[in-house]
Amino acid sequence: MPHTHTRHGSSGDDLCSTDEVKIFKDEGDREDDKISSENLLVEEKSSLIDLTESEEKSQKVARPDHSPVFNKLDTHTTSFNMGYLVSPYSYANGAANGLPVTMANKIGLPPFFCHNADPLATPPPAHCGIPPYQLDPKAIGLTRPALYPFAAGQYAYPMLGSEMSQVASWHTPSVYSASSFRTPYPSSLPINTTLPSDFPFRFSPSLLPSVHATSHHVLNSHSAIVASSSKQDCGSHQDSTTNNRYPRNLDTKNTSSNQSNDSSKDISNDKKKPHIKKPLNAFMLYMKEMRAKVVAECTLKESAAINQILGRRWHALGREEQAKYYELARRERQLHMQMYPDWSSRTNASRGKKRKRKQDTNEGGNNMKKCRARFGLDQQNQWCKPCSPNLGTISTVSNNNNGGGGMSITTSSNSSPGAGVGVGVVNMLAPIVSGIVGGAISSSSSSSSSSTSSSHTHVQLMMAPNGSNGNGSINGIQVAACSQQLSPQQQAQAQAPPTYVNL
DNA sequence: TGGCCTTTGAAGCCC
DNA sequence: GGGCTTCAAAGGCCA
Repeated sequence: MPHTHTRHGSSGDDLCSTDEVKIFKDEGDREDDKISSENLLVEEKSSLIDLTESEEKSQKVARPDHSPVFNKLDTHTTSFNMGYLVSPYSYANGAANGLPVTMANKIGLPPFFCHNADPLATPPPAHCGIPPYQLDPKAIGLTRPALYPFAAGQYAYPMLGSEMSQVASWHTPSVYSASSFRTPYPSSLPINTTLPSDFPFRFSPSLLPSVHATSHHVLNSHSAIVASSSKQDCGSHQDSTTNNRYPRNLDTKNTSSNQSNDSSKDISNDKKKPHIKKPLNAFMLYMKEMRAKVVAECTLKESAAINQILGRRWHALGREEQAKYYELARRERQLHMQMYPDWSSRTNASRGKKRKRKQDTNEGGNNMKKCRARFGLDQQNQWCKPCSPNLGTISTVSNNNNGGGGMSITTSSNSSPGAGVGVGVVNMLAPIVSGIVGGAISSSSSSSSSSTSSSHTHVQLMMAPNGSNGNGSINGIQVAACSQQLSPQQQAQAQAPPTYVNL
């Protein structure tokens, strides 16, 4: 049994380890009150995991018989050390009780969660449709690394605040409110860390491995198994639409035994040997559940961008909500372990064909992290250190009532010469603001431009308390920007100067 | 066609 | 034990 790792911050990238949000006073104490994962200390996150893991261990101690899965699943509850009493789970598949999403997929339940019967009635957050996700980097001159222009550690949602929500509702036909999106589950409901009483029946005996019954069906249906062909990813794609993450007619145990009988078949069988996927971790479960929402709300399809959003939403999740996913993940691991006791992640790690990870750190990797390192961004507030003083202000972002229905942005800058909020910056901001308030940008800006060669632009929007004046304009969106002249050394390092838009 | 991108977490390996 | 690496999902993008 693999031991439990309680390490956090997998990347080990110190540059992003301090995922701090620049909280502006204007946003008030709401941020202080909000319990988000950003506020979770490493120890707290560890406790979330450790709690579930410790319970897992305690359950195993209490259960000497580990044979069939459905016999291992307690039908009585044991209290979770977080004070929860009953299962809070409404799973993505709509199931009422604790069936991990990927496990649910295998029994044909809908893959995604709806808060209620009418998905359209489910209010997404006010930031839904914020155009950073819609920015066309080609159109606005962003380099590809800036396609998803979030500086790590900058989470759009806390910064937007209720005022932005008001702005969004003011200008968009959305009937959504910001409150319920991030609460797919009633956060006040307690968590039952034990598998719910009906859980074994979701994995009916015919679906579960047993010493008495063949595991064929189980293995066939378990989401962790995919054909080991090179198109395993395609299998995943198929699974996404067919809930068929677990291919049929695959039985690892049978395959293994057959292989042991005939070495000549080993090679061919190895090729056919099903690939048992890793159990999904908490964040993966969260992504699987929330992806469709983000796609629907932001009209995004590119997973890289969606994952950035989801990553920030994950950080914005409350401790309790995250705990649910940690618990789900723990169940996934537990079930996975029970179904494939001999499986090790090392097996998958040695698949060979996988991507050649960029060992030389000059290529690939987290571009934003690299860029932040490259330009020495301030770790605490995410500003380029030389840029922090360059704070300009969008004085007005207003609707054009000239029939075009567009908007205009007027900026001012109190920054040093050459470091103002340039036209390019405003052009870049325009669709962002447009997305915040809805509508289209028809014109923009008045402020001075600055050279973009050998420079980078670092922009951050801040929402003032009174974001909308009710007349279709927004005042007080502050913009900090600069066009920093790079040193020769920086120029050498930065072939494609990045652009950041922090929302 | 297959790897990359992008996120977080889990787990294995190496020193 | 710390650091590093890979893999989970996902779909557009690109060489």
